[in-house]
Amino acid sequence: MLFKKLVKQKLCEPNVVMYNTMIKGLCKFSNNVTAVALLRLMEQTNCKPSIVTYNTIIDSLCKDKLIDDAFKLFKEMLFEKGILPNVITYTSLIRGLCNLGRWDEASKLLKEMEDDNISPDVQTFSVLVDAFCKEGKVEEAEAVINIMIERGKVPNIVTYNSLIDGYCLRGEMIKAREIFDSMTLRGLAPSVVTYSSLLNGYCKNLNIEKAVQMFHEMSGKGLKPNVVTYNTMIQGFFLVGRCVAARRLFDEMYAQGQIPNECTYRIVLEGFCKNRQVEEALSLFHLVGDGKLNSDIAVYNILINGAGKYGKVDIAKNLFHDLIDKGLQPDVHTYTVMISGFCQEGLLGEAKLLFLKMDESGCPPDDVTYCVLLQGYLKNRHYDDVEMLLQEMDDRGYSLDASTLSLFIDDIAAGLLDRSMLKLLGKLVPKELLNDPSLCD
DNA sequence: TTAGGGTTAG
Repeated sequence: MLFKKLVKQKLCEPNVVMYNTMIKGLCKFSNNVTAVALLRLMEQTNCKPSIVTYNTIIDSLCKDKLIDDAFKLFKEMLFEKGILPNVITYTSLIRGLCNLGRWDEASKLLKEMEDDNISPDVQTFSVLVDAFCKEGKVEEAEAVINIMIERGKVPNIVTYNSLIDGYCLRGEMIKAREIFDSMTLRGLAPSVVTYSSLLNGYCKNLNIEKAVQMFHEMSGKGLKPNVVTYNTMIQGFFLVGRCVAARRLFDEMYAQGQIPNECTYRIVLEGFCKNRQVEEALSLFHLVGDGKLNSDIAVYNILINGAGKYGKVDIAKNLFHDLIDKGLQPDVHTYTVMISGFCQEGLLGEAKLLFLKMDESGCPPDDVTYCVLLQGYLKNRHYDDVEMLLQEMDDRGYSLDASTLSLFIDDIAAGLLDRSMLKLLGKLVPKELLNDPSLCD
């Protein structure tokens, strides 16, 4: 690295800001290893890492879900270097914990920061609001907002955008719209993100007309729809089966200067597949040809799934071989959709072979893979391996999903299962399904 | 020079 060389030859004496800027650049591309290497380099010079240096790397680690590494650095900073954390350090760590669903630790850390006399600021509260909303816990999010107001902090546009998402997730669109309108009353102008969030809510709740209305309204307000807005809208059209409108918007993006990204591409391919237009998806896939977009395992997973679902298992198989020839690594989704395709066609032998290959390839089946294969066996009245699979699931600590369980219940009712199987089944029913009335009729 | 929001496979 040129930078390192210059430093060693003392041709350049970087100051803390220069180091921090370099580290920020590395972190932007998730190059945490090099960022830490640079931190170590700083330690050998007169220019010691500062709180900014640590915060930058800790935040990047948290974003990449490397929370344990983040805490290691946090402790090193505190106990070895004697640098005290500030509100930014705590906010990053709390967000990292929330993103992983580690709520107890997050709330412990929040308490710890208050004990250290560091008060949470608007951004800290917003992190909590966002975390609750992503789980649909809008009551809790509203409670956090009330606490922040009590403490004299003013919720900002980001806080409300999260709240809109929360209500959209719950399908409470009237409430979402109310929040949107209340922002204007508070003197906060909805941004492209705000519009896109509400638009996404309308799309997900199948109110495409309202979504289209928002799309036009934002342009009228001088806000330019960006790639995310287009992606959301395209997905919305596909969701209600309006493939032509979706495709038209996809073609229109370029004209508006919004270049489709890999996310757009996946949305379009999946949209066609889900609407039984696998040929359309495949023709776009072939049109795009070899390149970055088609070197994405997720793209193959979508197409294999689409082909497998609609009786084109040969195409699915070809795609599977194609991706391996390209040097791509099948992941647990790839195997699962391929197995599902085989099961769909009653090709249980091929399904089983592939299933067995997973552990060998270092990609063990997950709970979904087991459920897919079990469903294949049950639907084809092929009970030989069912008990063995159930036993393996129990060993691995997996449980059954609702749709697989209901197939089992049908077979129990028909008297097709023996006692030992029933006992095993009982162990694999997840707690949250035990009182599900839809499974008892 | 350090932290927050919207789209993304079974």
